[in-house]
Amino acid sequence: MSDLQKPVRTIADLAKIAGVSAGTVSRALAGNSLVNAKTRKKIEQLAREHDFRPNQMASKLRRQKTGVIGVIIPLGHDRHQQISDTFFMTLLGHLADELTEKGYDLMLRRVIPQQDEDWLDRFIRSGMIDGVLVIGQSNQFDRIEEIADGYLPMVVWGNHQEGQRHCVVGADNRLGGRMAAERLITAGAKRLAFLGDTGPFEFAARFAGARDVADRMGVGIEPVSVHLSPDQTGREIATFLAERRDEIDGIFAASDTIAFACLRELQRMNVPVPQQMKLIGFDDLPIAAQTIPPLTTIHQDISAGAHGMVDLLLRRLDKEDTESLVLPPRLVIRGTA
Amino acid sequence: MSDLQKPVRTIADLAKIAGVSAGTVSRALAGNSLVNAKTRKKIEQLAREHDFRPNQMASKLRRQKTGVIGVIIPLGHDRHQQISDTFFMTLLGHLADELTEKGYDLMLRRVIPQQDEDWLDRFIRSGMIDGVLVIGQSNQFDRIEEIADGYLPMVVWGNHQEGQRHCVVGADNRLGGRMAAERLITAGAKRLAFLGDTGPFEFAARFAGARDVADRMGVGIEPVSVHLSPDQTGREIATFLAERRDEIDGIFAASDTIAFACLRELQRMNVPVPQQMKLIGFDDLPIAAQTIPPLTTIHQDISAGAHGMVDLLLRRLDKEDTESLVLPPRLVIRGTA
DNA sequence: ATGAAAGCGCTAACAG
DNA sequence: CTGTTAGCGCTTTCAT
Repeated sequence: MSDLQKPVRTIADLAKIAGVSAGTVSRALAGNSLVNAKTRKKIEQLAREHDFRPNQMASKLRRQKTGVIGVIIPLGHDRHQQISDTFFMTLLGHLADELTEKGYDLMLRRVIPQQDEDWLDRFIRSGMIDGVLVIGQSNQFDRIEEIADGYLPMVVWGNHQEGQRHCVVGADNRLGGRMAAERLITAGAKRLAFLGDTGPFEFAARFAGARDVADRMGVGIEPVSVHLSPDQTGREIATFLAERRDEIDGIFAASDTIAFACLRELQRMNVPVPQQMKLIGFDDLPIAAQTIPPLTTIHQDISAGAHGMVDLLLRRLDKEDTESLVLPPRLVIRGTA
Repeated sequence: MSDLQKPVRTIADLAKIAGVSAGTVSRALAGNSLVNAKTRKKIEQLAREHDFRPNQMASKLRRQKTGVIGVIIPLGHDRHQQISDTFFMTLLGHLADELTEKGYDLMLRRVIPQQDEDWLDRFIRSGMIDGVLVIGQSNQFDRIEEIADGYLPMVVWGNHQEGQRHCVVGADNRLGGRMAAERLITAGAKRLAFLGDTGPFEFAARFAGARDVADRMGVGIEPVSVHLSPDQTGREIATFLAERRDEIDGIFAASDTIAFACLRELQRMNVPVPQQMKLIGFDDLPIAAQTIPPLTTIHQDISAGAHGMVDLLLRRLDKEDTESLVLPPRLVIRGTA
């Protein structure tokens, strides 16, 4: 009942009151089978009574292993939004689930590569994490490639390029881009715009895929740079539409988030969708089914992606040099194209 | 160019090649003004050349300070969804932004209190974090209260109860609940249902607020338990509506996420909204403006909430015993009620 | 089965 | 301004 003894903060404290050595306590608490069952019971009991928690920092330092996986989000092109980007946050949620299940903790870091050249190396070599998941290549493809040469336990969410060296998980963006353009054209569009910054590799691949198809079909398509910060997006799209909406009749938005903003602006301008303007997104966020009209888009399986990333990372922690995982995108036809 | 020397892994290695002591290197790298500018330059230069990164684990252990804030999400009532819950994930995104800005790293942990009584204490006393942010009280109010008595640097997102001891940030849920019911009734509803589990305190308060008003206005309201896992939600709502939709004409959904699912089911059943059924949500997620019809809901300022949580936590790290922060909710009238 | 001892890599108090 | 010294709290040989 009374708790006036000085608190038991270290393994040494506990050892003293248990009448054994620190080594034995450490072994007992680690479930080491070498220690006598009776003394182990006693130590466990004492630990509970005194509400003892071993210091993880010390343990990690000594064992040179942290049980922590770093998750890093590079904000290369768009400084602000993106960590608040629904797609990435949903992916993060699934990653947290998967990692927790495997007994790892997750350390989250947001970085702006422009302000810190060394963002990835610094994190990896901080001694705080056993491996790293990079969410999005942003415009940092080359830096990630460099790191991959000397560091195995890294898996990246992003786009797969022919012959790349880092292990990546992601949808086949180019194929998805083709599907999107095909759909717009099938639905009757003749002059397309791609709404999104083509700096990030994933977006670039989506645009490239769309252009493959547009060129083949003899249809024009042009990229329109759009930023992802919540206030900018709407304004930029509005400006674009105000100036050019008569020149196009089909829009491929680089992500659902952009598509939502675009849809809102189109409604504000009373442009009927899909009659006068076809629109297609990318991601298939849960709410894509609930806009007015519901959004036609390219589906990515986020949950499968998260599962794949963690699976590959764990194998890499076991020194296996795994291949990349490219997931098939899927066209979901709803009401906007 | 050539890099065949053995790598410089520790401060001692660097000290040797710099011809100074480890202590000096440590001070130089920490920017300690006591060290000679010239020797500091030299050490920094050498560190760069040899690509040296100090081991954070060792530093943290020695300094008894980690520079890491723990963010923990208790999944008390609904095991699966919730970390993938849009509201919490958005809050998390903002927290990451705020913490990064203040120079802290963020350690994310998802726990299921039923499986681990000790979830909060274990995290706090792991030695890995300087303070903790709890996202959602779930059904763990009492445990959080206990911890608060002996641990200052903790701030919780959730509901404020009269006389509680832990520092909480969140909307005034009861007031929000009142606003919601008032709106439904003003819009003409006479028999209400509350869609959501009343176990979590935030939801309970929303329901209580709604009941305050319903009782005062002589209108019936009953809670309908709904789980938050993505597949369950839809089915449970469908079942409820199939059996009881004739008995009610106004639905207060405990969160926008539930409201979206509800709206979808209503559409599937061809129940006209808002003519035959009024619907109101809670949160005002960005896409609430984009459903068919756009969702009437109670707005919570997530960004202000995140800012408040971090601000309070930092003050608590400075030993200040801060008050809770209750944010005003705001009714946003759109198309569903 | 347990104890003693030697660090993991870094920082900070204390001298000079 | 810099070197020396003594740990932070834990794990793991190496003995016994």
